Amino acid sequence: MQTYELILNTAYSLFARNGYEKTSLSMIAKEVGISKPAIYYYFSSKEVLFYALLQAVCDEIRFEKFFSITQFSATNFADQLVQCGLTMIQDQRDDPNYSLLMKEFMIQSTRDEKILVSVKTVIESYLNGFEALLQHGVSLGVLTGENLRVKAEMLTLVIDQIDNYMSLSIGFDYEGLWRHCVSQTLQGARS
Amino acid sequence: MQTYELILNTAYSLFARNGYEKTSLSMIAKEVGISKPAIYYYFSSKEVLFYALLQAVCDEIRFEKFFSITQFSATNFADQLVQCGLTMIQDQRDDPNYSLLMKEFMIQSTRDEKILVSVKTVIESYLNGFEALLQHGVSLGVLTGENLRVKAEMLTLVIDQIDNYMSLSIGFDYEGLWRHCVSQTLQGARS
DNA sequence: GTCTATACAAAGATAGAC
DNA sequence: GTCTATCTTTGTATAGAC
Repeated sequence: MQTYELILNTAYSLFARNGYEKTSLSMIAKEVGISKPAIYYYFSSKEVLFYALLQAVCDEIRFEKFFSITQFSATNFADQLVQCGLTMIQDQRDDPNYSLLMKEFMIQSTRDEKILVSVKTVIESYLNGFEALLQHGVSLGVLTGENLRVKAEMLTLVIDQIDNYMSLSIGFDYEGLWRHCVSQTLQGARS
Repeated sequence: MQTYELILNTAYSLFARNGYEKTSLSMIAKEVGISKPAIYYYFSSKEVLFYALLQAVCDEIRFEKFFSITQFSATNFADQLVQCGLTMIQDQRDDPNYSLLMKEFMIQSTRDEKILVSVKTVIESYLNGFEALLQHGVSLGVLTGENLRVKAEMLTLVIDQIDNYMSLSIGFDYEGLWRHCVSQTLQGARS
């Protein structure tokens, strides 16, 4: 593997585990097996390294990665929505660094406009994705067109928070929560 | 005001705005108007100061502070639930440092067992509080007894995440979200 | 209870050799 | 592309005077 990617991968897990501030370039350099100044050859500062990581992660978790609108039909809509969500939850469970790093981005975004923009973009991709998906559901006749925006906001908020709570090992019934949320969203449909 | 409280109050807003690591004791001392070593007279370390703050904040946001079960009757149940939630949301909007600091605790809790316990205790106070409240609602006949636990988890998760998103200025319709969430929770009740 | 002065460690970053 | 050596800053924390 190239040094560049090695640095990124190492930074990925170190930032996730220790947080941005508590991860020093020395630590990263040591784990990669190079010297500290070598990092500066690839990244002009610690901040720039962090941004690069942010972009890579945001790219990996876009809405379309988990929810593919073309797979949703009138007969499988609810199941498909549940299933895609569960896959997403499972993915995050498999790589806890994901959620930890995302949390780290969230907290840094309150102090860094550039990070905030990236985080917001991800959240909006979910909001708009869910809204489009529900709109598709309306045209399929699996739900009414009421409160679509709020419903999309709810799905976004819930799937995101499930992720957060999981990484804190809060003992909620995550699968049950998601199923419940989906069924409530689609409820009161059908004639 | 006593120096002790002055330090706590100053630390409160500085930790909230800059985060734990980026807030130095020098900054706190300067803002309070004392010297750095003076802080050590009251708090044996920066960590201890942070713990003290954590306890104070957790105490201020317990479930009972916002939701008083005795005020819920058969006729006002839904309205009351909506109203208490909105009050909570408004409270957090009035003091953004609240949410920011809570976020800070959340992130630190992934690396510090002591903090994790406090954070979990707060979340559980909401989970158990909502469950008891819904149980009360069942005996009042305003909702069925199905899925009480999941419903309580949902209310907890949603009100918490509303708070998070608000502090990031994500443009969701927070009042609408909470109303929708409450109405879905109580839906399918009544005969 | 609060100060000045200081010890000590570690961080981010740069200069310049190889 | 990677190194050694070093600069500069800042942090937490302590000793001891007042």
